[in-house]
Amino acid sequence: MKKAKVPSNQELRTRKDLLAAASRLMKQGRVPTMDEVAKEALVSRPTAYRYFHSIDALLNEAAVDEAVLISTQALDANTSTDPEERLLAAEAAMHRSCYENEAQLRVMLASSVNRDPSSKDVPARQNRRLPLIEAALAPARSRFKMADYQRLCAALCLVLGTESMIVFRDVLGVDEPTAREVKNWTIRTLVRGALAGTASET
Amino acid sequence: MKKAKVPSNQELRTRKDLLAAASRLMKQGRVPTMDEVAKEALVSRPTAYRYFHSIDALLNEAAVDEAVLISTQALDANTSTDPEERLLAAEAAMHRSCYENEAQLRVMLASSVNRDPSSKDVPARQNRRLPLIEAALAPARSRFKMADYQRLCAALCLVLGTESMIVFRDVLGVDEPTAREVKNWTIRTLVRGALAGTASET
DNA sequence: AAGCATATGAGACATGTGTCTCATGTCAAG
DNA sequence: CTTGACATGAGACACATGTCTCATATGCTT
Repeated sequence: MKKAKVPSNQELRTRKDLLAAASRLMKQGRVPTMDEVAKEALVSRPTAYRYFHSIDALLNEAAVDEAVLISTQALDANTSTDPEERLLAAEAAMHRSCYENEAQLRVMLASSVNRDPSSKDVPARQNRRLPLIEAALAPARSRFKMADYQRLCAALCLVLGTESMIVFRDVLGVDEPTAREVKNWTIRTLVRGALAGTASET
Repeated sequence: MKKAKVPSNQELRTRKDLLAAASRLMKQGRVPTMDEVAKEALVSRPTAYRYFHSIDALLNEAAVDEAVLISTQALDANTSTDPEERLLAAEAAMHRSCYENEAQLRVMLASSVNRDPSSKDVPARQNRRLPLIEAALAPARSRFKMADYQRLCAALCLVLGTESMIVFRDVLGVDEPTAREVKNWTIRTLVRGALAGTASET
């Protein structure tokens, strides 16, 4: 049993201030110091560390905090039931969000990637894309066989997130429109393949 | 014109010793300090910094140094001309290489991801996968239309490298066999889609 | 209003990074 | 053998991270 320790209003405010300060500083493109964030939040450095065990944890959470919203909004507005169309809408939203917050997402990715297996505070990697994908696929859910559906979701996760941006930029060095075009083609091809359900034989 | 500064034998030896020391320490799973690497290489810390502008640059290069080889070997041994079969062989080699050197590759990815746009030393991200993919596709090259071929190559780059491992592990939390299965399905589906060449219309 | 729990600040500490200076060593050519 | 170029080592520096201790101040309860 864990002691349920309810955070006081003051604590919530301080936490929020730190995240806001970090976001504000990250928007300037740089990667702020814990000192800088604390100062920006009108808080002392030890206090900042009381709320976030590491600068990475703070920046990580701030980045996520920034880039949340989007997502399912794009789907709520979309009344189609065609999985391709809905996925492309989701991809468009995700794509925008990724490229607009590239600096923050890079920080987050870097800090989550090199964690020791003996990690602790950083709250694991959270997953915005799978719910998004599932929401996009929901109206057509019954058209897929179970195994095909799960494979498709996993495969789409390779295409939809921050990592694909990294590959396009750092590995392939291609520009944004090209990246979008490749992602769209990939999404369409995978959906059609999963609907056909024929590619699972060796 | 750059002054061509030929490195002396001594310099080459020192550089090699540093990389070897870094590899040795990284093999123990931890992420070594510049001090540790220097000590392991029987060299002073300032000297280590004379060869690598940052600890990341050193670890990065050491990791790459480690995980090279593989690749096209897997294809040389494969006499098939079927693009699917050849790609699956390439994927198998790449997959093994990635998961065996996971710790080093994570370090490399982290250091290459959070570089400032104003970066310098880290020699950009090098690309092992595209040549591999092109080698796998070579015998069937003429069966693809140009645009389809390029899209396919880019899409496969999303599936084949370190980043997919990160997604499978950190985002989806799936085990290695599942990851392989998803990747194989994805590869097959994309190749068939590219051969059919029908998915590019909206 | 008084009192107590606790969130905070001030400041020091240990460690790692990256840079600098200056002295010493080593190697090769004269 | 001697000289000079150059790779190296010793040590200090400025700065960032993350953790302490201890004193203060804030906020909530009686």
